Amino acid sequence: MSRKSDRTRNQIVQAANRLFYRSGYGGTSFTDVVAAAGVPRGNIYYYFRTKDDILHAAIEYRLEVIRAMLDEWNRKFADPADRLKRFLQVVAASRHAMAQWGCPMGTLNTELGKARPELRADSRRMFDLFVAWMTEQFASLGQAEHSRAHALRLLAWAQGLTVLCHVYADPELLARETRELERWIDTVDARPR
Amino acid sequence: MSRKSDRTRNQIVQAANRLFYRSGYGGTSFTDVVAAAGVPRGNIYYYFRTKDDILHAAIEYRLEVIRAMLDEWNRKFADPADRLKRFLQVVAASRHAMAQWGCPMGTLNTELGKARPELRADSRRMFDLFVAWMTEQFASLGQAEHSRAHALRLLAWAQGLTVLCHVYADPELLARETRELERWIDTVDARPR
DNA sequence: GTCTATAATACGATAGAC
DNA sequence: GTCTATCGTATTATAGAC
Repeated sequence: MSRKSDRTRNQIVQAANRLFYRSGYGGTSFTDVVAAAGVPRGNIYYYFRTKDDILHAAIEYRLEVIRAMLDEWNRKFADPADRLKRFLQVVAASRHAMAQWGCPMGTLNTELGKARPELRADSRRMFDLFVAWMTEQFASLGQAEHSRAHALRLLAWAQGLTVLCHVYADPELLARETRELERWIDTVDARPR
Repeated sequence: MSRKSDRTRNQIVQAANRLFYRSGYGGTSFTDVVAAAGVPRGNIYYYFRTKDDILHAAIEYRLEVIRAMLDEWNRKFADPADRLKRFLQVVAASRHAMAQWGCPMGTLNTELGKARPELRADSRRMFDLFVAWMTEQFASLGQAEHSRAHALRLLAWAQGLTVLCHVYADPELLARETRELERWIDTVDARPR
């Protein structure tokens, strides 16, 4: 595959990913994707055989972004409590997008769960990355036994806040409540001082 | 409007409501609705001029169901803490549906937020009912100042748990974590003993 | 009020010229 | 690899007979 091929393909995937987030998978047509990517109408079939293939590629792209982000946090912060707080701060930083379109992971899973149940396993992998990473951090906080339960709880809290932030189109709700969750991280910290 | 008219209309609304929940608004066609309601194909336009009109009627129907439910809890339980726990128990009781299709309110709002932003205000009214009712209960618990914040927090928690319950198709996650939330209700109870 | 036939449109996907 | 023309299908919605 040539270099130009690669670039065109990436343009399609990133345009599709952005549109899937803002308009939903079902709400995004091929016409929308090619218009946003700046490639000719029928040409998209050279790169992807079906619309589902584009969705799969978009999810793979998201997974790469998430992995890179978690790696960066691991490198940047030695303290697991700081790492978890970083997660909350990044959620809060994207509050305006959340208020308008909801959480990229949560809303995709919600849509696929109804429209295309067989594709849900694919979108679930994004959650798996966060659950695994958070479980490690809580284990390091001395919560070995409940590390996974704490991970699911933190992720559920964040998801619920984005849902209400979306429902009420209120970005500040997310900023306010994630600060509350940062305090919760400290109360869970069971390391000897 | 005749009695038969009324009954046919109700059949359409209830069939549509059920399908909108399970397949989504965009994933439900007129053909699906008339087949489920048992009314003839073109006849549906006698009752509803557009698909959006059916959605509106379905939301009105849900609002009635929610109002009746909250009224029943108010009548049945004198203690506001018992009322809030009842809410959590009902959420847990519907865990199998939640694991398969998510929360009826949250998933509808998520879909409309992307596909039909102008209709979101209509679906938000379901959340308004719960927020108002929970705010009253927390106020009665002696949390006058933070009653609304507590209401939003409890609703967000419940929403987040249903999202993860849906993502992992795990009904028991919801049962386990709502029990945890019942304990939280007690810690928030600030009434003099 | 009931029901059928069909219009009008948008969609995903294909064929094939260049 | 690029691009156009178009097929087949599904959709919402309408016209009009009964």
